[in-house]
Amino acid sequence: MKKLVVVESPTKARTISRFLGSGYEIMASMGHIMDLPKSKLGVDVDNGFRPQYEMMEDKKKILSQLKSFAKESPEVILATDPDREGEAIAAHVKEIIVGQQAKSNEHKFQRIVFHEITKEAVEEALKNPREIDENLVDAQTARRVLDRLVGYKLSPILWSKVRRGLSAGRVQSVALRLIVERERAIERFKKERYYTVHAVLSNGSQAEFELIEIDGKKIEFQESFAVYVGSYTVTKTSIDDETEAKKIVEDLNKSKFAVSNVIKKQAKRSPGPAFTTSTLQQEASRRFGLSGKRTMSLAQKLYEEGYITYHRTDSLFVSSGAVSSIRSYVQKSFGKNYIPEKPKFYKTKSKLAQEAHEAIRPTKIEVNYDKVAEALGKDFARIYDIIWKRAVASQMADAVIEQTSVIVTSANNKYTLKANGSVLVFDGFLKINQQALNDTILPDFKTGESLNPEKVEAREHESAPPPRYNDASLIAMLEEKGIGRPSTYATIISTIESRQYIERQEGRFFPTSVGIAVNDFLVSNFSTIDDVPFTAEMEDELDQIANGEKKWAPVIKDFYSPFEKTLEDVKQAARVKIEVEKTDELCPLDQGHLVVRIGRFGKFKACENFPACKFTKPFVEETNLICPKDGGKIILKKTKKGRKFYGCSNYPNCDFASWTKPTPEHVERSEIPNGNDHREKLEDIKHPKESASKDESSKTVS
DNA sequence: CAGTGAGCGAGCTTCCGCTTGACTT
Repeated sequence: MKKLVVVESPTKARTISRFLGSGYEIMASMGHIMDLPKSKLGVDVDNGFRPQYEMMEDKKKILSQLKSFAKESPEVILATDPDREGEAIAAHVKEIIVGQQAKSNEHKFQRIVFHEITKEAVEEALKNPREIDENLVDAQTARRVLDRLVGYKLSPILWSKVRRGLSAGRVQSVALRLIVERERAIERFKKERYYTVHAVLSNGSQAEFELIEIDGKKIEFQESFAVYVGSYTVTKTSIDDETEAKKIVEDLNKSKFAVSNVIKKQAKRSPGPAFTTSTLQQEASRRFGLSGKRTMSLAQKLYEEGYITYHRTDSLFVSSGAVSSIRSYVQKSFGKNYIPEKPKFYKTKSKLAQEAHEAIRPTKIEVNYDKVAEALGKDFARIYDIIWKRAVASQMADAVIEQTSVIVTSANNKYTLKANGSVLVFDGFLKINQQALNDTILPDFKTGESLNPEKVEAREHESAPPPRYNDASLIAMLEEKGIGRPSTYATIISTIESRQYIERQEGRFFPTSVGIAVNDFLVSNFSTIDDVPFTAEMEDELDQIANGEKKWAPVIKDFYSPFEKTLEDVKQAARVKIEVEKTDELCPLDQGHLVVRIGRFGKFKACENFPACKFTKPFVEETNLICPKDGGKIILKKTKKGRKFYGCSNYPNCDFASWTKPTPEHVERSEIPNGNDHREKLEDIKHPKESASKDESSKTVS
């Protein structure tokens, strides 16, 4: 007669069973168990939006096991995650079990919640059971119904106005909009040329200085302009003319200089918190070029094998037990100086975070890269390694940097130049980051000392447009704006990719002609839904439902009435045209030009005279690589399941195939630099406040 | 390994969020 405990994940079930002993049977629901029907709306719009929940097909087996066990159990303890979705799962589990039993049995249900999976936390939770929070369940119902209404009402309009099989939704359509709007911002952007001036000055010892002021006026300035979400800042200098730049170089070459000021100050650098799903995906994308999907599947395995805590989380919290084991590890390995006096606590900025789990951290701090590499291989080990380093660093001391600025002025007082140096005084958390900061050491210049020019040059730059999104920056933006959840970031991108709305090139997202057509249609007709603030407003209302301040059905009604009206109006609208790209190739049947169209299976070439001429041929994506086996051309191909791989154009005569891009030795032309420089950079996850500084590629004007 | 687009109008596509499997040229 064991008590039944229901959790969501089987790994959690296994862990908890170790804590609770033989009086309990722990079972996993494997996530949601009830949902709206797939093949119809499933919401009774005319009767208070009653949802028609049914058991999920793939959960029936689990549910029958749950039911039969519950029948024998004296008590059912609902220990699903402590958030909106978890509360709904608990309610659904109860509903299904009660369904077959006498109502008098209701009293045997208890709801417990815990925020960390430790023996103490679970035991404490068991001492404080409560009832199911119906308001919280209602908030989940509202969320589910709203998403269903938006998705299942908008998508069919796209089928009739654009093409079959397309989709729209509260989350995916905003993600698409971000990408399309970014492309438009890039199109609008006017590149501007500007110059910086650099001088190597010397009095025996030398350093490179940069011109910062002319006649007491700063030459560097910033220009901001609004983009779809937030603003974009470009840093330029006031020197925008080559003749002017040359004149300055000439002046400086002839001038003498004196040190007018030496400024020293100490700066601290603090570690970032342990990873959340979002920051892990961002870092893996930046460092290794991995997609969110790939990162999550590697993390899933690490989690199942017990190496890391749960990987779908928005929490920065680390259990006190883990904090103290990190601290003693740091003390043992690096010494007392490397642990801060008090443990560091990190708070989530976003109000939208639901904090049902811990941050992502290693479960055993002694387990290192090598151990994981040995057990699971290098792909897993490098993900584990960044998780380990972030978690350990998060509890280490700040780094201390001494920064030195030397200011010099030309003899005629017209020009002011500056050199910056920095020396790492104490490495702190940077100790475990192998890409530590490089010291820039300046000679010991003294105020009043005079210096002579050795080499003066102007460097030409071009202001850079905002970058296209990649996995990292899109996920960062979605998370910041509360669009989507940790369990869905990777699938959001997969969805808009598989609908052919966007295309990946060198890891960056480009909207396709279909994506642009769908986006513009949605924006012009449903801009209130298809916009970033919609989700934030929805979350506010869901909070009010959860607090009991509002009832869920009227909230949905307030949204649905105007939405329904718009839907009716839009049905009158004309079909949407998709732009086609004309090629130079001619149709073998009627000599018409071939155009590139996007169909359900991606791009294909078709005669421009369709429907009169029905000629089509596949679109082959070529690369500039050559096959290492037989020297043929490498082309991008797709598997049955749609996954891309690199293959030889001489297939089947040559069987070369690779999931990853063949190595640079086989590259015919040199690689496009764009988009690769972000990968191996050190440093912490930044928020998506875009800012472009001077272009890194620069050439010299003498 | 075919097939994709338009309309014809059979029957079908589609959402978000929670969780793991099964499977790969």
